[in-house]
Amino acid sequence: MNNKENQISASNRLDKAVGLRDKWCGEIGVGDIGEKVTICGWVAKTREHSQHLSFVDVRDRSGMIQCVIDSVVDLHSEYVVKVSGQVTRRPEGTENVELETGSVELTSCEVEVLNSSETPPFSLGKYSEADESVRLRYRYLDLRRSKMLNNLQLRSAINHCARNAMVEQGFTEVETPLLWTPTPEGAREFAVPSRLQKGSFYVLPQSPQIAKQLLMVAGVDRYFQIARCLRDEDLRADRQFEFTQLDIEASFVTMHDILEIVNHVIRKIVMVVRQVEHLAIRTMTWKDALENYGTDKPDLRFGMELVDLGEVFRETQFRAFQAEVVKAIVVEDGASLSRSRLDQLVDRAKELGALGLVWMKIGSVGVPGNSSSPDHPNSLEDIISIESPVAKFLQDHEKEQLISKLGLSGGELVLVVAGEHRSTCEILGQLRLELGSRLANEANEDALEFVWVVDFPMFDGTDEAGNLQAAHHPFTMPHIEDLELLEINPKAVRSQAYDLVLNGWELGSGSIRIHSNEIQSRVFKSLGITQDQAQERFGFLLSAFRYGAPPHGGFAVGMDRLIALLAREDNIREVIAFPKTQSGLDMMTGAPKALSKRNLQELGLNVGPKPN
RNA sequence: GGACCUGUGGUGCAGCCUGGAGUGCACGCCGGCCUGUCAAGCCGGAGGUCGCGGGUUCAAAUCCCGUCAGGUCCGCCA
Repeated sequence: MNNKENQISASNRLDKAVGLRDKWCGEIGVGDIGEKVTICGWVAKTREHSQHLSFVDVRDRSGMIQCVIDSVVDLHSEYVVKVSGQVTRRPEGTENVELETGSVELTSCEVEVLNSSETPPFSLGKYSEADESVRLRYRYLDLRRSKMLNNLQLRSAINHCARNAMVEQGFTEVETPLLWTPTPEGAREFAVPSRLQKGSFYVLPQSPQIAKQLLMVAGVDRYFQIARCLRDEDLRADRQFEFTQLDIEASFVTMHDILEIVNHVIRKIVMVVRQVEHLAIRTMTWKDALENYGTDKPDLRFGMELVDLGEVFRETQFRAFQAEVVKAIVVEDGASLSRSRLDQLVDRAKELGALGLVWMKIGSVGVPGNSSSPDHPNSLEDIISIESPVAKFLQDHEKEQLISKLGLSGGELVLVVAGEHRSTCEILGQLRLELGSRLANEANEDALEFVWVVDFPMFDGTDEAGNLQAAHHPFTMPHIEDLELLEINPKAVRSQAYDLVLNGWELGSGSIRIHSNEIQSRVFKSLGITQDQAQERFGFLLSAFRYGAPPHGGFAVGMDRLIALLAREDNIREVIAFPKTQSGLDMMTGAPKALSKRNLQELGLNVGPKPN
């Protein structure tokens, strides 16, 4: 992983006085030649040549410097040392271009061992990769690796940048409670037993959503917070129990304003960590995203868009294509895929819920009237050759239209799925990702394709009781022009909700909120929430809204994901100091753990036997 | 709740399909040699409950069942 550009320089700070030392290891260069300097750090590597010559690499968070020792040394990996020595240009031919400080070294060294170290359980060098569970058990050592320290420094720089960008835009940072009240919608919450009110619980907030809306009622007008959010849901590569959001809410704004506010922050961050001057941030509707990419979080680093073949097969005799929609993706040069790979793709499509997957290998595509064989002028086989299990069911004109609609020139693989609209798009979208991820990485590993997805549907699916569910959350404002559909055709109502997507990762979401009690009641009604239920669940919010709630809306940026992508990591654990495993365990501390009887008693808890 | 992959000296792996002595590689560690290395080199050495439990078998790292742990994904994440 190339972290060079992400490395936040340790210089440019006010703290030139750095305690026991007067230089950072990684910042010693030719400009210091002749100086006598003192550094502190860990022994990264010793190379003992003889009793008269040893090389000791000393590392701190800024980098590494080679120290030349011309006597016997008793230094081992990860010993903590203070070294005073003369910065010297390395002898001709011994420079190390791999090392930032590779043209100099410290000579005439005086070494003080500040602390010894046991042999670490795994090597902290850049060429070794320990299993993640071992790394997590010894996280304090794992974090000592330069890649991880760089990630932490990158994270700090991004947070700093985000804070500045928000303050610049007139936002006030407000902290909100971690001990909050249950809000029965949404993610599963972590409960915290109350000692003073035995039998009652606080919950940890899944986000500061309601608190920030109350701040708008209060007149804060522009709020932000780098907030910890907690959700007791299953973990993933891009999901931890606790994660960090740049949480934003503003009053008297439109969706457009919110997008611009967030764009400003994103552009600042990308400018600082990637030196990108004019970052393009696109916008597309949810409908277009689904239609063309089969997902609400499109990865725009590569094409391979979904193509509608409805017109081509409008009157087809082929049963499987007599469906609500017929869509396809084209895999360039995919005609060379093996039969077993194609079978895998078919299986994968079925796994994703498709009735089937039709593949077509496109052979030659000639030009009509250009036949080289005068005996068989322009027979279709001369012009187009399609190898497919279903080729015999397709009419000639269907094949011709297919070729022109998809712009085929030969050598491609076409994958066709037919069925119900939404699922067909999503299945092809998934196949597109799986077949295209290689393209995405090859294209440009530094690519940052930000896109706003807007005009989400207001409702999405139903709960067990058959009630509609809010796609975003129940305080999301419907599109004004769709308001009248709320009672007639709720599924067609678009909301003023929007997601920010980066390279196919959902970076966050937001919406304009409902500030009118009248509209809120109608939305609750659509969701099957009665007045009484609403009062019970969100009573304090509804009360607040009776005292002059301003129009408002907001957004939250998932910082872990943003930082991971900017650090070129495909896992957010790599940018979190102390993450948990997929089963929610902390390998280092052993948490979660049983509490003592006394603790439990104090909390008024009665824990039954461990379930099997 | 479900699917798949993984678990072998301190670390990373091979061995497993097709059962036959803990058999191998690399790194690290310990000792020795070595005056310009930098993932140093050379020589020697130590280090193992093959995750755990059960089963099949004359015999299990290897086959079967269960279980624990790690990972990826589906469900879940308003």
